[in-house]
Amino acid sequence: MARRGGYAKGIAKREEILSTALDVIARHGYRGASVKEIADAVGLSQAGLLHHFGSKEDLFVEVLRKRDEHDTAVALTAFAERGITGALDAFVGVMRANADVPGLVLLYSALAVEAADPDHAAHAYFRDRREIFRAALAGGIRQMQDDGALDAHLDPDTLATAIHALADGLQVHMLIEPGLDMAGVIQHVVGALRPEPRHDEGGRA
Amino acid sequence: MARRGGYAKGIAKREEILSTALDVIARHGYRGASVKEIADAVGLSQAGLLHHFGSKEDLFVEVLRKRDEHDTAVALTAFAERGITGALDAFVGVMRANADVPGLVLLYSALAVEAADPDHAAHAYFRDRREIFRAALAGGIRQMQDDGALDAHLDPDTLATAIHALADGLQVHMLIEPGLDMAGVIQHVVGALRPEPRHDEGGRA
DNA sequence: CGCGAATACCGTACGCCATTCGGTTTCTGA
DNA sequence: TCAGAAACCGAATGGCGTACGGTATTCGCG
Repeated sequence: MARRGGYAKGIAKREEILSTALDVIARHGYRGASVKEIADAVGLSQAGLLHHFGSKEDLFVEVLRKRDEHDTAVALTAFAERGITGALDAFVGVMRANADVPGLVLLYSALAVEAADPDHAAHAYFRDRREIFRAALAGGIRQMQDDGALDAHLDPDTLATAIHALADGLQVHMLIEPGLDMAGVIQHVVGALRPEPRHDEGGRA
Repeated sequence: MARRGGYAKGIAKREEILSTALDVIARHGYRGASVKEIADAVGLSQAGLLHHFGSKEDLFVEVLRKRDEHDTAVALTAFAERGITGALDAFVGVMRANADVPGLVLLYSALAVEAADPDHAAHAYFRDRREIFRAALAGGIRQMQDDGALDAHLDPDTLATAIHALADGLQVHMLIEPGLDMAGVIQHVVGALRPEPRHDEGGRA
């Protein structure tokens, strides 16, 4: 487990480790991002690194958790300022932004799969996150249906599940086809689910 | 590389290894499916196992490749017998069937992510497969649009990309939520993309 | 200011992993 | 039937994540 409390030096080092880990993943791939490699990059021994985060898994989960905090803050602000449509735009915008952070998509996808193991540190993270995200998404869908911005025949829960899965699936595919315009694909599909007058927004693979 | 040629004994052993590997993954998880574990399960030493498949990665890719052969055969037969709608049904049916093979979804998802590394044995497999699958899917979509079974405003390539990503994303999510009805979700979404008279098929998460 | 407990960090060692190598046994078609 | 190919093994190698015991540094509190 990550050590609690912390001197100024430790807190700073922890931050440095979190961002350096992403760099190392981006440069060496997920397989090449060993504890030794990350430790070298921040100028620590392996044991020194593991002092800050109890395990490699914990470190990686922490990277995602921190990114989540930032992302949800962005989405909530957009919702407060521009309502549900703003939140949807923010969601797509966040995806677009995260896609440009090298290593992040790779880390997210890798952990999402490893988290299948109930003993994995990321298991609880993904389970909880999935539930929260889907509930929020389903709520937004319902609201858009009330506003007439989305086909009323659709089941909000099923559609929320689908959109979340679509987003995660696109990230996996992006690993093999880096040019993939994830946000564009999502916009195209969501745009197709409007009730009558189809907007026809772009987005090619 | 997998040894070529082969005596009867070797061919039989190879088949046994392929199916046993899935069992071990199902029982011990992807992490627990070490070469030693699989070798023990088939009654071989680690070196003995690696004699049949040059590496662990090669072995796993072979499992997927074999499953693909079966699946595409099913889809092609359905297409020949019942046209494009039959092929779509077959696709959903194959997903449903594979979801019931313990270990298969796990192996597929894990390799899909590992394949991000260009040096990984599965990289070429997923790259090629992705291209073939999307082209076939886009062709089917175009045909369904001509038949009036699908909204004509949709871009076939983008939609094909989306459906493929949706299918893969659902598999990842299924690892954490085993009860997830992947096929149902896909049917619901595709059903929603019909032109005018919405069918409203079920499918809850 | 200075003391001592908490924190930061390191060297070493352990067990597991995939893979390699050189060797022995078993198979089979010519 | 017999040579060469294939099947298989034991042991060794290098890399991995991590546990442990120890030392050096930090900094709130008296």
